[in-house]
Amino acid sequence: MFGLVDCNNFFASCERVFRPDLAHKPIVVLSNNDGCVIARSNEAKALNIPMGAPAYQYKEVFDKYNVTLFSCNFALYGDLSNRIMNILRTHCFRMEQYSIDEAFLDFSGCKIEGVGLKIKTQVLKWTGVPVSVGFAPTKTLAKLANRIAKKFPKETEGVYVIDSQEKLIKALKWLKIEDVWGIGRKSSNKLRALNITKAYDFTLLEDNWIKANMSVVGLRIKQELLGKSVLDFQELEPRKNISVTRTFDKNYTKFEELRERIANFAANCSEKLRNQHSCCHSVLVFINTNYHRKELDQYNQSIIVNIPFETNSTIEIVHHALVGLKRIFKSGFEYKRAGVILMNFSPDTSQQLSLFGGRNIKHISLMKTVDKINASLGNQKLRLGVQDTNRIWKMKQEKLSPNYTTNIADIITIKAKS
DNA sequence: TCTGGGGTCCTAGGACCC
DNA sequence: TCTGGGGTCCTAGGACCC
Repeated sequence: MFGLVDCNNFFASCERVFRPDLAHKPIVVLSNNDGCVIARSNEAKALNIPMGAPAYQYKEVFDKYNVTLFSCNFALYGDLSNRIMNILRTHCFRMEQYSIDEAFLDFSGCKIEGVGLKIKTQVLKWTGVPVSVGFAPTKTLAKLANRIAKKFPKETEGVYVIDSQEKLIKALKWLKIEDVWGIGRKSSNKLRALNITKAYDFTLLEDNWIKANMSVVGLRIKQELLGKSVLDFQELEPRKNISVTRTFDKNYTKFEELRERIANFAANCSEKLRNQHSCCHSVLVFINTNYHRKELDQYNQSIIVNIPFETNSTIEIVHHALVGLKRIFKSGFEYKRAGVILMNFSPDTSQQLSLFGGRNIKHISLMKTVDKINASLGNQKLRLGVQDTNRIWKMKQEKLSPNYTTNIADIITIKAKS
């Protein structure tokens, strides 16, 4: 049996942990620069505020129904996520953290009676975050069971098990095709055109058709839906790409402005890269104008710069990112978005020597020291001069909540009455 | 005025090898 | 008129996830 534990409306629930006055009230969490809606409480969903909605288009709804807005606070969500994952780990002998707010738990050969409710109760009591639990013989069905638990909290108490043929058929006939894990918009549109509207209909399709139209990915989904497990637990492996990309709060026109941002993105990437003990061989830089503003001149360009050696030095990676930026930058455009992606990784223990001069070995210890100092004195205390020493930009975060659990200054004060 | 960010996997086709 | 057969590796783009 696979278990899937998934937090309900995770970001919104995190904000509510320290704001009990907001229980049963509509909450919305916004993306960077307070741009889009990225999480909603059930009450906000009931107001038909869609996922990804631009905040400015829903201002009236927010005002009218007294929706509480939050700027995204990833320090808070990350910390609560860690706490929840630590709890989940104690309930099974193997676990795969699938995202910031959900995990697959291995219950093969175990009794699961009462386990779901126990997990749910404990996580809520210890962290304040509500979760739903699904059990089933495959990962895809565990996702489905979880969805049922979430959709019918009263009937299921937030826990649902698919453990019989009757329950399986019933669930498959209930699940809409576009809600099947692994079937996205493109495929579900195609399937709906053929009058395949439920997961059950999909399981009746011929393998040949699925293979031709949806490749082996589609075939796997069919197997999984029928109860044959083909997706196993995945080991935690280092990332194969690391990126930092941003939409800006305003347009940039000058090379120097973009240089500062790109240098910063590349530096942040490098730090993440060292964190997972990798080196990279290539860095991709892209710059975009605002595609929502069709009346403006558009220019979108990216470039991959291959570094002739492998490195995780901020100095070397920033240098090559800026070489790339210089090549693709064109003046006369208003830039709204840009980013840096590191690719082509190898472990930082191996050393491929270069025929024509390799990485600067001195940087290895230098970066170690920089990381150490930044870890103790706060992020980005030590930076390159080309980074934003003057900080020309500021992220719009008007509704940012305190870092209740990660900053000693933000711990809440409780007044007790006798 | 305003419009998110960070990932993975698969496939087809090109370029190359003997 | 007619033009082999069996491989590998790499990349761009598509589709999907949270």
